Amino acid sequence: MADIAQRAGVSVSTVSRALAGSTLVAPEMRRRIARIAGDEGYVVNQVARGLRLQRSRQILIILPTIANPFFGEVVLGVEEEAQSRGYGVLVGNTSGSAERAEALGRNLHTGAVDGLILLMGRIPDSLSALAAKDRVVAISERVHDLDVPTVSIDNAGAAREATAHLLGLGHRRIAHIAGRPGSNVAAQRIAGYRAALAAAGIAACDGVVVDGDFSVASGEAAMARLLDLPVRPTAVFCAGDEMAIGAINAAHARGLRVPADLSVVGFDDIPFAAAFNPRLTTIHQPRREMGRAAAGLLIDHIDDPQRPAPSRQLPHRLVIRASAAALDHSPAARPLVAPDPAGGRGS
Amino acid sequence: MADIAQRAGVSVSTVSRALAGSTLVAPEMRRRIARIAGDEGYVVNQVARGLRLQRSRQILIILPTIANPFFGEVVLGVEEEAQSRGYGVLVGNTSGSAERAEALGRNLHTGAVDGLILLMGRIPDSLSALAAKDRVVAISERVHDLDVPTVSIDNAGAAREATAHLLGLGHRRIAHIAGRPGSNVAAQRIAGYRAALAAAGIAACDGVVVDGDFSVASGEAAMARLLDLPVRPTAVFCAGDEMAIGAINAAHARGLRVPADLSVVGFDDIPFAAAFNPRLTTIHQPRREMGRAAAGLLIDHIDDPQRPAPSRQLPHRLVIRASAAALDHSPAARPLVAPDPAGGRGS
DNA sequence: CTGAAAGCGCTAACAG
DNA sequence: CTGTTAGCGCTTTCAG
Repeated sequence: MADIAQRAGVSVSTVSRALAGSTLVAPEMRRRIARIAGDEGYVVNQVARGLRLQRSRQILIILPTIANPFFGEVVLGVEEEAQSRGYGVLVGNTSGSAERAEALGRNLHTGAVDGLILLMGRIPDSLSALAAKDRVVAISERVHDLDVPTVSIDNAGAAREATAHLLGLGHRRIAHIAGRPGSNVAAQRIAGYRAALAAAGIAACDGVVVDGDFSVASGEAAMARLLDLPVRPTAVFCAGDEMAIGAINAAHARGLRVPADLSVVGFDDIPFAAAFNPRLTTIHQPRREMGRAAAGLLIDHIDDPQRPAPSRQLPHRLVIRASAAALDHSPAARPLVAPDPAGGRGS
Repeated sequence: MADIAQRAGVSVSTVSRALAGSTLVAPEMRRRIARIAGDEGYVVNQVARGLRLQRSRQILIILPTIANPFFGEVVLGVEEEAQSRGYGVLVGNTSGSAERAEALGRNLHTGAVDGLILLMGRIPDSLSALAAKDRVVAISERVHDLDVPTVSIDNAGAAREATAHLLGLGHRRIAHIAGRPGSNVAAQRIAGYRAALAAAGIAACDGVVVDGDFSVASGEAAMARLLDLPVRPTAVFCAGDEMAIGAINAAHARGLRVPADLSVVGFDDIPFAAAFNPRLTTIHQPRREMGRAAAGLLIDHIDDPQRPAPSRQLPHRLVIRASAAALDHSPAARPLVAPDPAGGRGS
């Protein structure tokens, strides 16, 4: 900057002001400085700037793994909002490591970023310890026993709706493949599922909820166990689309057709839900809006610390596609033995 | 830091040294300082540190969109390697905006990050302009007319192999759904496809390659056009798994079965490829290793600028699953009219 | 082994 | 409208 100040024949303050777009510098001078800076390929050093200003105009999204298709769209939403308010967005991946989460969280204190968006239930200890939690907002998963503003949907309500849909289709024996034990959203979805069953006068039958961990493989394994039950469910509500896909694959592996022999409803409406075969009936979460809302809350609060960041609940939507159908009561419709998948025993 | 120096009754220099693990400070003193810092919840300010040191030990991955399933695993690979070498990883999303790409790239000059990994063919102008490109490495897509070290697979070779697989299955009328025009990898895959056809003595028939843009929707649209051809292809090689999925859905929409009526081979082996129905035959890219290799190259070069970062080509692999099968020559096998989709005709 | 002092690149009073 | 100056929080010679 000193260099370009010299070339322009002014002081660094003037250059600094000019480059920051201050009105306190003569328009013509400003243009001249901009031109010289451009020619020299000069760009202002944001870390020095950040050190001086004690703010970076960047926000950091911390998530367990970037490979989860649920997150992509929410990141995009965060970016949309952030960008429109002059903030940049970075994302950090913990890969489940608490240590890495700590390291990422530290970026807040360190001044490298002005705020944090958490897409996971556990907050880095360093954050809660330092009570810097007023520059943190969570999406989807409420932060474990800490009062962090959260943007989410009504998970229990959505689960109730999904289950009610199956009930409305005539199903009575409805299983649930739950999310990772310990996850808040998993618990809420189980609660909604149970509530719907109870409302329909169906006794809570513990055997029919089995835990998964939101992955395709866990859905497959869970479904396999469900299909081994003495009396098989005719429908299953899964706490995530990936598990629903796993469940469908497990059913296919036994020669069952979906939805003819088994109805399945997912949760999230990930990008592949509509492309999968059969197309998944699922609960749509407004991911992009969730990201936008969280960024909005966070930035409001950063720009004006007086302003509290309230939690927000956004509307979800049941998307009816092809993986759940009315229960067929005809005898042929419920083979006790799998129809021939690849040369097995006929029915 | 001054605060904790005072509490420890030493100077800031000593605290700085102690916290950095310098051996020049008495072990006991070091412990004491560490304890006090811990109690106070003090963490060193990385931006000040970065300003002083002129390095951040962070690398930035720039990609068009985080929502692309191809990228997840490569990011994980980058992180594995980076972490083991004491670097942190951040990812920035351009959403196709050149402006945002510029802003992200600027983090390099600005000192916010020590290196860049590009997962896109276009390099921010600010980077090429400032010739800082020796702290940049690309993955998969070679950077447009610039000499940036690149980690990739042999795209043409892989495409040749995929096409040869179809040829080996007896297919002769093989179409290609290509990637986004302008993309290097798309061009290489087209070349490989043509080479395989030529090697089999099949005349290059321009009509059978149609452009997509790597998305499910584009694959669907492309396949629809292909199915409208007077003489329909019996197989299609798609330059990406998402397009393959779209192609399969388009076929299903017309009542065609995959692979019985149409064989399809994809490219990339994204996570859903194995879960899709039918399971996708595709080219596997070693994404995690690609990420690791790129990070290794980059960090080698950052840690020792003398060391050049050579491009590397990693091995791919044809994964044979269920979406491509041997061409059936019996007359019934190639219906001119779609079979009944809902009820299927036995065979 | 420890301290004093300079300075990384920038911005913001404060004075012109 | 522009310049001088102090200082953001840290590290690192250079002297003890």
